Amino acid sequence: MPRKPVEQADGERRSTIRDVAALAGVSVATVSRVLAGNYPIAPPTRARVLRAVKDLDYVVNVHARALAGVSQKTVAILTRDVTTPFYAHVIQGVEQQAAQDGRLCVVCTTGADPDRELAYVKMMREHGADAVIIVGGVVETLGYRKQLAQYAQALDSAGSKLVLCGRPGLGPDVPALVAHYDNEGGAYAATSHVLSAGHERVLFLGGVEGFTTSDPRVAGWRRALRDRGITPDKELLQQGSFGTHFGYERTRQLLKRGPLPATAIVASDDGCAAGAVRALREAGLGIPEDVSVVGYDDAPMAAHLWPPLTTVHIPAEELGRTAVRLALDSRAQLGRETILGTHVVVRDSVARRIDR
Amino acid sequence: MPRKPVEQADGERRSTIRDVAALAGVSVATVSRVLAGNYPIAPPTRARVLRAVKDLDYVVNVHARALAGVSQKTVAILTRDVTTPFYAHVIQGVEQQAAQDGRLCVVCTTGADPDRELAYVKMMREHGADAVIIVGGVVETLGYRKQLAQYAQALDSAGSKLVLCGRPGLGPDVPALVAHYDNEGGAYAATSHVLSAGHERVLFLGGVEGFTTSDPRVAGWRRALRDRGITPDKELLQQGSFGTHFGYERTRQLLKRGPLPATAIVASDDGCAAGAVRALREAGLGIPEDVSVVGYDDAPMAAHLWPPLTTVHIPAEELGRTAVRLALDSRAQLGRETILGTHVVVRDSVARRIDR
DNA sequence: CATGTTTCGGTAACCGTTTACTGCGCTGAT
DNA sequence: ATCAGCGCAGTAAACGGTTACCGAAACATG
Repeated sequence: MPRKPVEQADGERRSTIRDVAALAGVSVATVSRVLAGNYPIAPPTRARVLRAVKDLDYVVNVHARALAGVSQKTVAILTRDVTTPFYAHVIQGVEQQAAQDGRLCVVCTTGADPDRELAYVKMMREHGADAVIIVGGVVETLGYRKQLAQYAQALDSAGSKLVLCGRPGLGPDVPALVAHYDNEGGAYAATSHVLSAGHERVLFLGGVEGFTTSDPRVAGWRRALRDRGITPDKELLQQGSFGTHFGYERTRQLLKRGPLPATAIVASDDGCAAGAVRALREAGLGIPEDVSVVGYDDAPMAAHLWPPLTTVHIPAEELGRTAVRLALDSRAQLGRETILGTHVVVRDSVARRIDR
Repeated sequence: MPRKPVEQADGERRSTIRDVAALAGVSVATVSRVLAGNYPIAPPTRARVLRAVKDLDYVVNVHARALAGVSQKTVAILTRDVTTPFYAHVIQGVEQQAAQDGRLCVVCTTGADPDRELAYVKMMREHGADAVIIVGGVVETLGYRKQLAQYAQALDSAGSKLVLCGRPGLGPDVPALVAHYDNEGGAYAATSHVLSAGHERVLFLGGVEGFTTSDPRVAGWRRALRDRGITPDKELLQQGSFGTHFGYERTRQLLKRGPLPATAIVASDDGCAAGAVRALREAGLGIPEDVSVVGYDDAPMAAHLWPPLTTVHIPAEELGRTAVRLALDSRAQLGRETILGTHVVVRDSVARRIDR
């Protein structure tokens, strides 16, 4: 006599489909069918079942249901963190689209730690999630690409989809979906915007070399300059990191060395731009009278900076929604990239440069 | 002969514990025990099993595991949205603490819609989540309190915990945990801070009457004034909404009617403060020379405003972490409130008032 | 050598659903 | 009266694990 029924210590055992069946005087099959609503049931029977369900406050057990073959309906999103506005917006999009499709959204923060990422991918395989979405930039080493390819394989063979979101894909032989945005184009447009305002010395501030998010931005900046016949001097490319801290410190250093070698700054991100603005202002420079600044991301704070920051809008929420749609669309092509547009949102941090 | 084994159309069937057992030449019990690691297994046997697991790329099926009685390990967090910085930080805290305890974190956004909230609570019951955390302020009608009490009952009898986070509890007879912060105290401290700087006419801007988050703030402002023997005039309490839009518009209205009836503003939230700052500046007023402003929340943007905004810090991430700890701590008292401290973070938006 | 103790591993019931197949009672046609 | 057909509802296998209980072999002891 194996396995004696375990006594539920705290609280009464939650009621099962069998309890409902007993109370309603029908079989479990009937209860299941009433609840699923995909099978003809005589109205009086249906009513009795529904009544019993209500009386017992019955809810199905999703685990049992999943085990019996009804797929689980979960999407997972892995990001470095959730407080960075860009991630928060992507998560929001994912959650909303997932909810619309009746799915639960589990969020996993990795802190950019590959081990935690790996652990989460494994957990999601155990859960049989129908999609796992990995968001955000990284410096993509060969080892990491291999890692991703492995995830893709593993998830694919388990019937789950891997979606790479806000980062480039891995080529057609890796079974992953890709939802990306026009990163290079955004930087090109932003740079063109300040060039059109008459600036000629435009500095690119921030980002780290090799990073999947900043490299295309640098490329866009470079292309915009070249298109106007301007050579992107080495001293005009100031990389190192993202965020306010870097923007502030690097700008201060630059200022300490002498007058700024540029009349405008294109920043790798809004935080970086905010840091630069602060440093410039502390040095007595006016924005945008003396120096024009444009950011990237269109984080909510950008609009509240003083002056309100001209920046590049990334459709983050839409990106999240797209990722889920892609995962759930059986016609979606593995290996192809879906690319969303970006655009410059003009506010007050860029001024027309009259003289040269 | 009921139910013929369903043919897996796409991809090979994922391997089960039985496959592993067969390959390793042992019984399923042995495999399970090796994986659980809670039972003595002879090293050679263990090695064979592990080898088979690796070869087949086996992962357990959590649904089967859950069904067999091992609890599911999930916490859910319900918020209005995820992009509001306060919520994002709470979510972050929840996720981190949950991860530390080996739990998955599912986030559900309700858009402040009671129906969606209800639906999510039901879903989480189906999942057997070990905790559901509801975060954020509301105007708490009687009906809604009743609703919450029902959730609490339902979840409790299913063995899950309900945690109310960043909002007051429902009294000792409702089986819910409460993780809150010292809302009134924060407002009291903020108001005291500007009073100590010599201001006497201090306006409270923002919030909506009856809201669980703003009411205590108004109360704190009122108490601080009274403690200094100042009567909180009616015209000094300007409520209506939260956020930049309200802050901006209401301040403009006030300014249009004549000189501001105060030399300092305590805002219901940082967004509101930012809006007020903008309106004041547009009217030619200097911050803090002409008007001092303090916010509430300590959102990341507060530090980047110009001038950097003095505000009240809410330990949002810690709040999330506390909520999870409370839920998982069997000794936690239902009905008792755990209250985290708030404090004023002094930046540059409050100036000493010399003359009177 | 007989017997008591461990140590390790197998057997099979059970968790709560879903659903293929079967069967019962009626109705209406022949 | 007989029987095909239909509308409903029941039976029970299967999903993939966990674990209580049992038993065999290995070892220690008298």
